[in-house]
Amino acid sequence: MSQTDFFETLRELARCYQRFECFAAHDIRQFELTPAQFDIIATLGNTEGMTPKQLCEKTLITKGTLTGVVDRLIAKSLLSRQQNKQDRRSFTVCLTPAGQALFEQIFPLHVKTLQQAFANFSEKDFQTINASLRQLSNAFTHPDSSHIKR
Amino acid sequence: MSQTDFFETLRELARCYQRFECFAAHDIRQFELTPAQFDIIATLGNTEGMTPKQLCEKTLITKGTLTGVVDRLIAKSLLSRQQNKQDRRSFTVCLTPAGQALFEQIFPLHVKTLQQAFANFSEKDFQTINASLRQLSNAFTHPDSSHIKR
DNA sequence: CTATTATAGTTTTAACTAGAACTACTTCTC
DNA sequence: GAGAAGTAGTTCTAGTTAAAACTATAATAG
Repeated sequence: MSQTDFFETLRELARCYQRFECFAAHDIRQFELTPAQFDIIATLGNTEGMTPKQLCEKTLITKGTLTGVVDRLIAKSLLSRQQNKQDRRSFTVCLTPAGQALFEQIFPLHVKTLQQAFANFSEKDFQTINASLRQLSNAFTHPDSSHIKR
Repeated sequence: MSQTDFFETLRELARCYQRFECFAAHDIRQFELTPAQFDIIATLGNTEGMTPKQLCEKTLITKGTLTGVVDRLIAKSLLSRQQNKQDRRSFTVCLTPAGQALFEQIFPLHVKTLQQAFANFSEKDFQTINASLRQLSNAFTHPDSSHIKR
C-alpha cells in the first residue's frame, strides 16, 4: 500500500461518525434529550431494567460518565434507581412510567428516520459495510495493542 | 432489507470510531497532549499557519471549541496567534519553534504506529472501506436532511 | 475466619463538545 | 457612503468525556 493511504480512511471514519452523531442528535434534541441520555433510554426500553455496569457495556458510555447521565435522567423523573438485594454495591436502573412513555414516543420516530435514511441500502450493502467496519476495528485492536483497553 | 439491519451497522460504526480514538490517544497521551490538541498540531505541521476557520474545516473541531484548544496550546508555548493585516477580525495561528519540534518528534512516531496497525491492508482494502464509509456518510446527508448542518 | 484481592458505583479533575448569543469587523446593496 | 447583512472569532452554558482516585461491598485464599 501507499505509506499513508490510511489518512484518507481515518478522515472518512471521523467524518462519517460525526455526521451520524449530528443526524441522530437532530431527532433527539426535539425531546430535550442529549445523545447520551437517549442512548440510555433506548437501551432500557422494553427491559426490566439493568445495572449501571450492564448499561456501560451496551452503550459504550464509561462508568464515571454514566453516573452523571443517569443522575440527570433521574432528575427529569425518567429513570429510577433501586438497591439490589443480592449485592449491596449494585443497583437496578429502570424507566419510570414517564420514561417508558417518552421511550414509546421517541423510539419509533427515530427508527422511522433511520429507515428513511437507509431506504436505498440493500442487505448486501450492510454486509459490505459491516465487514469494512470490522476490518477497520481490528486494525485498532490486533495484534500488538493488548495494552489498549477498548 | 430487514427493517432494522442498520442497528448493527450503527453499533459497529460507533465501536470502530471509539476504538480508533482510544488507539490513537495512547500515542498522544505520552506527550501530554489531548487528541484535539494533537489534531491541531498535526494539522499545522509543515504549514505556514492558518486561520482558526481553516483549522475548523480541516479538523472537524467546531469554532467555539477551537478557541479553548488553541488557548491551551498557546499556554503551553506550542502555538502563537498573529493578527491578520488584511482582515482585522482574523488571526493566523502557527506553530512556535517548540511546537514545530514537538510535531517533528510525535508525528513520525504516530505515522509509524498507524503503519503497523494497517500493515496487512491492501490498497483495495482501503478502497472498499472508503466506499463503505462514504455510502454510510451519504445516508446521513442525503437527500432529505438539508436541515442537518454537517 | 481473617486478610487480600476484586468489583460496583461514585467522585474528582481537566478537557472537549455543540449550540447559541455576542462583539468586532467586513461586504454588500441601494 | 450609510444601513443591512454576513463573517471571524470569542464567550457562555449545560453536558459529555476518560482517567484516576475513592468508598463500600463481595469473593477468594490461606
